[in-house]
Amino acid sequence: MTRLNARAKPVRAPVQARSANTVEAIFQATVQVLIQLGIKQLTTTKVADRAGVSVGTLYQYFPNKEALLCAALERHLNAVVSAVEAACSALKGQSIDVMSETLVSAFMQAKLGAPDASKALYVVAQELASADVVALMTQRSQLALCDMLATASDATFNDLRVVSYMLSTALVGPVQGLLHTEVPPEFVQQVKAQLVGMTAAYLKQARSSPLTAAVRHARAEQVSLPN
Amino acid sequence: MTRLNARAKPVRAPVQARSANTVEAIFQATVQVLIQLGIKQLTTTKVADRAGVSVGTLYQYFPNKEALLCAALERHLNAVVSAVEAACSALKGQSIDVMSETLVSAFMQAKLGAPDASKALYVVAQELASADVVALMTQRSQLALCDMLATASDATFNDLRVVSYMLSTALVGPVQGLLHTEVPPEFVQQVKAQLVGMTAAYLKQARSSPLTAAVRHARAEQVSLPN
Amino acid sequence: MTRLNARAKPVRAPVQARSANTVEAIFQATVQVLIQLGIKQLTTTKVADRAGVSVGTLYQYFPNKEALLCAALERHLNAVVSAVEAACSALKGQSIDVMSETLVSAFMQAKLGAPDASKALYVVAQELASADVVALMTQRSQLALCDMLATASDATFNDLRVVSYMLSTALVGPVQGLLHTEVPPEFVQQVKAQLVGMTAAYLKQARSSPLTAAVRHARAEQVSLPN
Amino acid sequence: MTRLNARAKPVRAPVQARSANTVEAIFQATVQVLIQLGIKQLTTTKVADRAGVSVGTLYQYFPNKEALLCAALERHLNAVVSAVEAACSALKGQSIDVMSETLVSAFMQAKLGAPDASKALYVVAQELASADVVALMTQRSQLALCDMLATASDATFNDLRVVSYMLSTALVGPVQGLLHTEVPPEFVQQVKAQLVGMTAAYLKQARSSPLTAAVRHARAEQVSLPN
DNA sequence: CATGAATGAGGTTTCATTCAT
DNA sequence: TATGAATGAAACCTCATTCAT
Repeated sequence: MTRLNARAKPVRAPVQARSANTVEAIFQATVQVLIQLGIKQLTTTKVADRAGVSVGTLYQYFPNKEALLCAALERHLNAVVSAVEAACSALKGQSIDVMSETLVSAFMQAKLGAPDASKALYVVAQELASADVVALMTQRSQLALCDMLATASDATFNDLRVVSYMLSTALVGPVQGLLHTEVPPEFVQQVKAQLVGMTAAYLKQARSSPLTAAVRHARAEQVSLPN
Repeated sequence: MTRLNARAKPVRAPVQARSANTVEAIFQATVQVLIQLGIKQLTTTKVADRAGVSVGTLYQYFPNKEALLCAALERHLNAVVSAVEAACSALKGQSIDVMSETLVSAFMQAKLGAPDASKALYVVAQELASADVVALMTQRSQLALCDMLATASDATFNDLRVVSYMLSTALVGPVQGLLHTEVPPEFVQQVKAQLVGMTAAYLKQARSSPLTAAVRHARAEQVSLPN
Repeated sequence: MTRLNARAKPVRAPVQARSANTVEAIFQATVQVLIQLGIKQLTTTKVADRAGVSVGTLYQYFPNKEALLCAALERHLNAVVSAVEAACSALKGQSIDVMSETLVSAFMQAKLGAPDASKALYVVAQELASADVVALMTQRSQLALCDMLATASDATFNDLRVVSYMLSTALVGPVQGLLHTEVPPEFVQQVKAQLVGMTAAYLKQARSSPLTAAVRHARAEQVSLPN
Repeated sequence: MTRLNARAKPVRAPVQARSANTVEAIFQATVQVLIQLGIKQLTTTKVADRAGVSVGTLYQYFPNKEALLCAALERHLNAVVSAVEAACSALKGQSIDVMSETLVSAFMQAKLGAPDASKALYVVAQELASADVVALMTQRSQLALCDMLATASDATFNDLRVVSYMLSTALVGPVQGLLHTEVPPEFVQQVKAQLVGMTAAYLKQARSSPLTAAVRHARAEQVSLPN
């Protein structure tokens, strides 16, 4: 919610070798503190301590707390988005069903691979919602989805923008929801199956030329709508 | 992210009429400050000022800042959830298509009716994610969905819990996404249509006795897949 | 040297009675700390401590350190400038000699009355040189001098602006110099005498038509000096 | 205002040619940073950056920040004082009028030649007021003035110390004042003329035996004033 | 009940200085 | 000698909360 978009990646370029280590340690410490204490109790001092460096060092690489969080978020989002991009790229030319299955798998694996981090950084994403990072990542995801969907072997879409928007936003909720309460593993599997089903079902009904399908559907409507 | 769940509704019961006004003013002020400044810059003093009362007065109705935010969030969520509950209640016995259409309508109207408040309070919800309020509201929504889906005229579901979980979580993302960037009204309409379609498509493929449906579906697949 | 001109008098208006006391205490503490430790070692905490209040209280009346110093400086300068204004006002219609004598007296008394404060705040004035306070005070002094000089009984001046500029700036150095090194009282008296002499001599040679004026002056001297 | 007088010239003697360049670069960088950012924002790192060296190098030539500023100030003051000394030396045996004219010229030229530096370093001088540098420079100026005044062709002075003190302190204000506000060139010329006039007038009235001298002078005035 | 002045712990950030490379 | 990463004390400032009026 911060108004001024954090000047994104102000990570002072590490000239010497040890710098890289330091930056890496700070990143990990940030996520750890975020997980253990939450964003409200995260302080730059705590992060520095956890990273085994002094506050001063932290500030040599990140101009301020917001930039630190922004960079940490970016790193995390980048991992998730990259996974999505990779999946999309590999899925070109496949059918809707294959796409749905693989995409959901990749997405869930990426998010649930480090569930604590995902959970903790989601809050950061909300606070930095107006920041460029989030917008950019969202764009990248939707672009990848567009590119993939355009090549679907069994469908063409009128407005890819809307469809990719739907997909990228609708998948988040169900997966994110799994992070907030202790759920049994089988519930996770059920959700995954439902997500694949939902994705496939949505994409099929969103195809542009649902020719015969549309006709049958229309008839079905006439029958079912007597109210 | 704060660990200690704010003892939920510590709002001293407004015994007098004047008190009711004061509390109301404080609630509105909270949302306004949240919208204008964001959660990071929201202070109890600013809220009190905006509400036209002194900090002391604010603390007479809310034991601490977290309780204030919690109550404000609860109020907002309650409106949305109530709209969903009402819709669900009215939709009992209807078909999947009607349910989808009306449910999405009700949900979007509730969320987009006060977009700024929705956006601002969403961040609060994240920060208080572990708090009871959010969990309770989620439960209420899913319960209402369960009750409604159980009466669908054209479907029965094996695991209503999973389906209602899917619905309640999947709808949020696409609608929330509309709040973060300036989007043209027609995009909102497109998203709504897609959301209706997605909901209906999902529910249809999720019904337990895909008897006739499954058959028709299978045929459709055979026809549509060769391309 | 600070670029952004301190938003001068942001002293939150004291609504209650005790506020006035608090502000007064803070002002005095500021000067005391300034005298004892100098500007480099002056911290808001030290000032608050010395004033017997908490830092928070200090910041309720002054938005930041610069504003505090600015206000303290203004207060001091105002005393000096007011003394000059009063003297100028009382001296209207007098001769150059009388003006010189009285003006220098008033100025020195004002500055040397609280020598430590004068010395300490002079440094502040330098650091805030670009701020409005200093400029305004300078203007007030020169304006008062202009008004006075315009009424001199034994002189008229072509460019009052330049003359008043000269006077107001030239007097400062010799008096300020007395503050920096331990000087014997008789040296102070000598400087005062010299300053009176210099002022009178300067004004006489600066008058526009020293011809007839000089004659009248000479006569006037003979008459007025017997005392 | 710092109590501990910076151990004056701790500038490691630049034994090699390279060193001399480095020190020179650091000096210039100091003044530049001072001009652009002011003393409050001057940091050793910024100075080093500007000088094109590392902080470590800076600290090899100056034991600490104060010594750096002290040395920079000394350098600047030395230029001004040297100009005054040279002028005084060359003016021996001259008349008051010639002395006034030339002295003021030399002083103004020295100060206004690099107005930004003069302005910026003046603040430094204030902060280091108690340091030896400033005192020494002041002494040198006054000594030079004493030596010169003692040889005036048309005057003798009772207390040269007081007179030279007056001159050296009174000239600063009017010239310094020109640095703080944007003034038109003609105002500078006016001030210069007034300063010459003031100096001459002061010195004349400060002569010990103004008896015969005054008479001669009066005559000269009558002759020279017809314009 | 309302007020708002006071509190002070604690968070963010800076920067002079050091020292291993 | 030069470098620049690292240090950490200390400064500035905020704000949730209390309590005398």
